[in-house]
Amino acid sequence: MYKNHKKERFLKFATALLSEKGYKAMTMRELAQRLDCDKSNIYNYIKSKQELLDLLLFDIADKFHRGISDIEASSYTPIDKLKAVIQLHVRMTFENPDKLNIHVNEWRFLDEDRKKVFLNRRNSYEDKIATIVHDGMDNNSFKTGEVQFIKNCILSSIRWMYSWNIKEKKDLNPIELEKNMTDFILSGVMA
Amino acid sequence: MYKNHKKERFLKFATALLSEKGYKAMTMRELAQRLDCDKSNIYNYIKSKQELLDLLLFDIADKFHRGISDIEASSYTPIDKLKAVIQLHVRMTFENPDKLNIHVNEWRFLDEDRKKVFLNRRNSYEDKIATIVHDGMDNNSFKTGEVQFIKNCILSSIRWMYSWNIKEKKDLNPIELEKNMTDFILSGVMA
DNA sequence: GTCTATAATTCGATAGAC
DNA sequence: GTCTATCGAATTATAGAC
Repeated sequence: MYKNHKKERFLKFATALLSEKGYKAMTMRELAQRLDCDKSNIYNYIKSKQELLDLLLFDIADKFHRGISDIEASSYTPIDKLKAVIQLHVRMTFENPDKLNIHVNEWRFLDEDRKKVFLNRRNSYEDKIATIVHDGMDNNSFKTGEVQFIKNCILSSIRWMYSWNIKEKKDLNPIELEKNMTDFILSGVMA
Repeated sequence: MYKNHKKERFLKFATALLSEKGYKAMTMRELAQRLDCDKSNIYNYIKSKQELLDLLLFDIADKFHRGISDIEASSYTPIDKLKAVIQLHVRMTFENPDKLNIHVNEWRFLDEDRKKVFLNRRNSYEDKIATIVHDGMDNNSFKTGEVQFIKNCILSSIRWMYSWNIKEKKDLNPIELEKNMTDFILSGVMA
């Protein structure tokens, strides 16, 4: 378990640096500096910089996939399914905003083959949300409109919470954020 | 004017490539390939890669600054000011989604001094939107709530339209998009 | 696992001829 | 303005000793 502890420490620092700099600007040299070891030691934990990116990206993608699958399989109404999606994003953002930053912005640096796999999964995720929107319109709980457009509005609202510097606001707790975000998406800003 | 025509062609290709690859991954070599000239020719138009980034970023920032200043100085109600902000973003996104992608994602690669200037302007922009939200709550046209949170929700909804591949949807026109976006932000998705 | 040393590429930018 | 040629710096990754 000693090795796993070291690898977890490595992944923690790698996630933070990758989020801070972006894939291309992050260097193995700087990562080694933060780990307080030589650059060559990094290759004890990972085969290449590309493999590190791949590992982190699909780790997060898998969590989203499991989350949305559970929601899809539930007997919730469309509105409650949408609320569960919002909850999923808020909780993952609170857990680690850096991971969500990476998930949103760094996938384009994957090798061509893996990028295709990643985008297929992301499209599958978005399709499941579109289905929720569609079903909600069908049973008149959502306003009728263009499904893809509403799906994009919802995703934009929840996808970029990582950039809100949530951790710096100590008075903000995830439950309160979840409530406010749900209220915004369901009923907007107007009184 | 011949030189300006060439420089404009250069800026057009540079904007597209910078948006596609990101600052660090964009190379002067590839830009030269797309321009069908040698790498060294690029330096006829620009002093350095950093200067190119600076030029493009502050060009867009200035447009947003002028837009929000006009809205701020108007006699519109808070709701109409918010609608005008949404209109500003929709129109600029339609005009050139690549420029908005750069504006949102590439500023972190500015040199330290210029990055500070950029972030000050962006904060000033966001403060003006927060003021609109605050005034709207004051006169009971907006629901009361945490101003910064609502400001972030609004900005998330409109800031990432560049990633919706708007240009590929020929049936979508900016006026229709503006109407739908306004409806989402003002009153949400619920029936 | 840790280090030193270095190979092999790639990049931004410049010099200088035409 | 265009090109050829090239410099100097930075990068990922590996070899091999301890």
